Amino acid sequence: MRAPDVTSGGDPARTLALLWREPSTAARRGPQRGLNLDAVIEAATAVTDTEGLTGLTMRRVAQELRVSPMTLYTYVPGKAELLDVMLDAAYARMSRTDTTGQPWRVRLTAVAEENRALFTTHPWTATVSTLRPPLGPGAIAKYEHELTALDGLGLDDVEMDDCLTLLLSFVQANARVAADAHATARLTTVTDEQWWAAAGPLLARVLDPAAYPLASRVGSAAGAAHGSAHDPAHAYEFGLRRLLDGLATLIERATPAASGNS
Amino acid sequence: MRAPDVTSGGDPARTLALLWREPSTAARRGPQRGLNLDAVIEAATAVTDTEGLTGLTMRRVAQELRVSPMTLYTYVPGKAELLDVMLDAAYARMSRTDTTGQPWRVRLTAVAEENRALFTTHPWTATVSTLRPPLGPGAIAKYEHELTALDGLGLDDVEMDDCLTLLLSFVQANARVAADAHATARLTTVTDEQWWAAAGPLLARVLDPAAYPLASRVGSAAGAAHGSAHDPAHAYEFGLRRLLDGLATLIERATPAASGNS
DNA sequence: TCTATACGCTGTACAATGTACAGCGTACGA
DNA sequence: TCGTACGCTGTACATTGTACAGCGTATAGA
Repeated sequence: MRAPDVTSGGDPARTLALLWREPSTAARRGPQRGLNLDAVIEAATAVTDTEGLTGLTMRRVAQELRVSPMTLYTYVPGKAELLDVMLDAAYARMSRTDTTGQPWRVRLTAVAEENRALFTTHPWTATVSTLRPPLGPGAIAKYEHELTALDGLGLDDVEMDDCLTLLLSFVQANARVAADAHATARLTTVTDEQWWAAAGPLLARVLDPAAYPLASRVGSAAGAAHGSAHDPAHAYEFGLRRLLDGLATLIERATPAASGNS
Repeated sequence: MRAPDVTSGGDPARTLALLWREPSTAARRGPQRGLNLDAVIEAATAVTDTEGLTGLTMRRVAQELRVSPMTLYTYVPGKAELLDVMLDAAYARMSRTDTTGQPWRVRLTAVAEENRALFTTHPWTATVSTLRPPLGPGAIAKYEHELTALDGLGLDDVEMDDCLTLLLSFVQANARVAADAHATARLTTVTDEQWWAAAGPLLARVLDPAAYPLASRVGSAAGAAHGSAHDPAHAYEFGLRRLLDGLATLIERATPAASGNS
């Protein structure tokens, strides 16, 4: 199969059974199982945390569990489904701050921070597609928790989903850049700073500042402000502030009373 | 090399020479070249447009050009560099609307639309990392053009870059979802609607609405509103409006006079 | 004009990946 | 007690990027 960075092209029923740990119907015959799904998830997650998504191979996980590669297929239908359950497990383990009664900005900031923490702990979660999210207990609990931060603000159901989608999409896009930086550094041994340090002078030789005045001025100003050309931490602070300002006009129209609404 | 979806781990000098079409220094000896870089770029882009990033293989491009796979390496150092020049060429071909004198919201909306058009024409451009952008003529011209939309609004250089980064990051994140949907459909033959149609009832069986009241209510409301669980077009409209609202508080603080500043 | 050399192009080869398949042995239901 | 379902494994294959060496060509220098 190609490009299994996305939920199974396989049977949704099989995947859901896996996610919700539905016990197999028939009585077990044959040898005892030497492992269980959670052990596989744990090993795979450990590998991917330290070696990145490209380091996640069936052979590598099997080696970690001191088992032959094909053994994994008794616990999981394939690599795509393994990623599904890994992701749901990561969601399940996220910390969920209770911000009831606090102003909505505080509540949404907490949601953003919780996801940011996820992407920091497990950088690979930022780079997998969430087009077809793993519909397991972890993802559902996460969704429920995050929706409560948007509850009681006078938004209708669709708007609640819209706001949450926008917020999470921002945090993920931001984290993806950081994750890419990590992955690239691991694969090429040339760090981002080194790359820009090498490319900068070369670019200056071919780039005519008269032809591209704004690009050269703003580009070098931005490059000087943060160390590199892109500073994810700065972009996060800036973006989150703008985004909350943007949501404010929607939320405070829905609840004219309060910028400090609970 | 693994994961070459990102700019060359190779020599930045070589890549820049390629991007700016620097002529080789020495006099050419030996047979005439049967192709040129632009022909390779064109063929590779055509393949990737129709078959996705996973369809972009050196063998496939070579076949398109009626040439043996290894021949490509006379025109390009490797696949990563090929992607670089493909991306820069796509940037170079983007349409750039002149919106001088128009209100800033119109100008920024035009920038967003131009990028959206790029991601529609070449979906793969939405899924490659822009951590280390191809520093070629296309990318520079694009950057210069987009900065002019933010010029004269009273923002300092770093703020201009911040705003542009945020806007482009939003449009790309949105397009990436659509691109993923396309790619997934091509690889699995089960469309998004079919997948949700299969997963929905199965999920209803394991999901307790009492335990997750908001998730089930809002989830089904959102699912009903758009056809699927995620509607990129709707998310784009919603997100862009919020984002511009968010930038407004920054821009109109910088230029207190005008919400219709030129 | 002759010739050596740089260069375009190609076939072969290798390592890495996911996983299909068949065989071997085990422990439980009958 | 015995047959069978199932856990586990080794082998094998298709697909990828690309290193390497060989072959032939057209030009620079004689």
